[in-house]
Amino acid sequence: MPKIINNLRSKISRAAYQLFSEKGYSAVSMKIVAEETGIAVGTLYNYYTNKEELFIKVIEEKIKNHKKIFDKYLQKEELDLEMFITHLYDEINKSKGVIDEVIKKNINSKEKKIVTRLRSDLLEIVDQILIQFKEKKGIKKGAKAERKRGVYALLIMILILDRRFPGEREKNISYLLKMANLI
Amino acid sequence: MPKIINNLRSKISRAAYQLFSEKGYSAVSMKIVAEETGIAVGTLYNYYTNKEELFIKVIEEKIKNHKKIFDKYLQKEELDLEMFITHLYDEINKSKGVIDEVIKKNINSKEKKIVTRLRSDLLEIVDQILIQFKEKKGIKKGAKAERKRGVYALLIMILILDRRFPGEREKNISYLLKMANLI
Amino acid sequence: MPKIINNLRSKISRAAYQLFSEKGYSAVSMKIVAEETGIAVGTLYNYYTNKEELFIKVIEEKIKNHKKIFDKYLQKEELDLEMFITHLYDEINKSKGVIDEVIKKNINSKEKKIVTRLRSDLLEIVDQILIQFKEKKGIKKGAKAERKRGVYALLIMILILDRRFPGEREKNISYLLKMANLI
Amino acid sequence: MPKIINNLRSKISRAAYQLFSEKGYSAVSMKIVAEETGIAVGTLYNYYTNKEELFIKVIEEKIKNHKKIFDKYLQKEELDLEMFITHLYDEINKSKGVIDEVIKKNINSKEKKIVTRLRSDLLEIVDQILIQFKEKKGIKKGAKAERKRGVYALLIMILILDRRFPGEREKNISYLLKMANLI
DNA sequence: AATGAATGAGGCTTCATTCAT
DNA sequence: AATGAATGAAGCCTCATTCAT
Repeated sequence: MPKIINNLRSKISRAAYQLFSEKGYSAVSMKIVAEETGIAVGTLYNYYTNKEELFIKVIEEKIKNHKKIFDKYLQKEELDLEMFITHLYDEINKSKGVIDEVIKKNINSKEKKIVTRLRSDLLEIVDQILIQFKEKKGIKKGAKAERKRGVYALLIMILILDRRFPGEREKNISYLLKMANLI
Repeated sequence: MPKIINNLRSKISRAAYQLFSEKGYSAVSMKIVAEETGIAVGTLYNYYTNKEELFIKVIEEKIKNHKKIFDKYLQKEELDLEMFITHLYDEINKSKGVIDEVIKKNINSKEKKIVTRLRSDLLEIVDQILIQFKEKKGIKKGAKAERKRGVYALLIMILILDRRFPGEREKNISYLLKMANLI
Repeated sequence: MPKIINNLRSKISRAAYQLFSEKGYSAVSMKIVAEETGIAVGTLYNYYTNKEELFIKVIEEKIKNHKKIFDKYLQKEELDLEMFITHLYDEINKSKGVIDEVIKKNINSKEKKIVTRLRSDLLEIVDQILIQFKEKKGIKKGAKAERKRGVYALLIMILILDRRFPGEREKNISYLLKMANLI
Repeated sequence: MPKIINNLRSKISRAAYQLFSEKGYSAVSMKIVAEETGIAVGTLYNYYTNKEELFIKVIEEKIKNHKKIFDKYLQKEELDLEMFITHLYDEINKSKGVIDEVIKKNINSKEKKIVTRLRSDLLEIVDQILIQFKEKKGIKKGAKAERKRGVYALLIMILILDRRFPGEREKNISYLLKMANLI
């Protein structure tokens, strides 16, 4: 007794994202995703080939989203570092759980490549924003490789601090600002 | 045809630790742990109530071990920050896989408490070492809460950088030194 | 956006027959049949109650078709045994995959009866043709039951030899001729 | 609550063989095999890697068995063709259902090779017995390829006739004798 | 105390079938 | 009459755990 459901793909995506964030890849069953979405298990497979694809697509979407948001900063005249970091902090923490999984390696190599590329895109954008900021302040930019490490550390630390010290948003951001200045 | 085995508990612990480090909690089966230890699956259950307890106990031991090692720094006359960070880096990276799992939360709350306590112990010790170092240099120590955040960030970043930039130990350490100075 | 399709029933039948022949009953999904026919899955169920009925009806049609073709031999003045066997060989091998399934018994008893009847029809016709041939040659016909066995063996062997020795049509036919003479 | 079971491997094999014979590969579920054996599903997997291996091993065993039995005929002084065909008939019909599957192609290529080899072995042996028989009677043996076709036809027909005319063992055998003489 | 075969719940996935549009 | 998304039972397989030996 099928019922037509609107925007099911995005409903599934939302539920899956939520669950993966909370529990991590292997602790989430397709059954749970289906239940949380309010559909039958089989229906999931009309939208995603398998569990892994579901996971990858969920991440893909999230990171694309981040990228889009931060791209806007590159066009801005004024750039306030604190405001940017704050924004970064809030945005990234919307998807914290999923990103955990990206850091982990229990994804097979084909998917890993996709994830790696997505991550690179995101790092690149943050790097460019920070460079632009330094140029405005007249600060010399460091070596590319070192910046990369610094940006990476910054993004990861956003996730980690928010999880570990969830009630201390301001203090976390203030620490992250110091980290941003190391770059 | 049972065989008596000495120090079986520590043998299991070693094998399990190795495996959890490499593959993560859910990718390790009790069968593999038994095989790697060279015993039967049933025997595992004479030493650990279940898989989760095995995991927790393994972590417990490792962190206790770290603690012991770093405790020695507190008695030392001379304290070279770079040397300490280097040591920290190498020690922690020996158990990176396991610690990943600790960061994740797919452990139930009872066990989580234990892990939390263990982690606090480790943080505490590193904090004290850093304080001691600052005192020797005549630098004023910051607020407890802020130090805690910094130390935590430092430890996590050790794991993360080593995984992401595995061939760049020196550069990683050099970045971590800068982070340590933020504390 | 429904579209009206002419002769859909026969289009489905053709596609299904092709697929069942190639892959066998259980390896063919209703989805594939629909795709191959160029229609939606649901439409299949407007023409056939379920998968099993589709299968049965497809066979039914094929065997009827054989029957029709061989019926013509009964009216012929001249009858060359070799030519007949050759024709039989080629005709039957067009539907080999489906007939495999008929030989197997994973069909429930109701359908089995239908298939049995269809098969009997076909056997009957070949029997009559062979009798007619013998009469012309002045050879005495054997007992009904024995002829039945022989004809059955002949038909089955056509399928089997063509599959096992697919490149050896002439030699297969020559062997089958010998079998036909046993009848 | 495990209970130790003796000769479980052969018990599984027997049950599986029976079921595959009756229903064919895809209509037999691992659950049914387990139930019929009187064990849990998981236990099956302690003895066979997967369903396909179970199937292959069951066949393997049966054909090996046939081979062993017929090997004895090669040493015999006296050889009565009728007796041999009768024996062949009875032996082969013990495993009829499974052999069906060997004829079908729904096995992947790796396993198919094994099955093909096993079948060749069996054909070879029957061929040699028939040659030996002919030599004793002073009959010239035909070309290898033609004998192969004839022996294959003989074996298949044993299966087919017994299934189609199950109550007519003697008449089936008598027909098969005629087929054997064609070789 | 050690063994490892047996257990069975639970995970992923497929697919015949239904029915709102 | 046609559509195809939704359904959910059922299949294969894994693995933590138990317990007779």
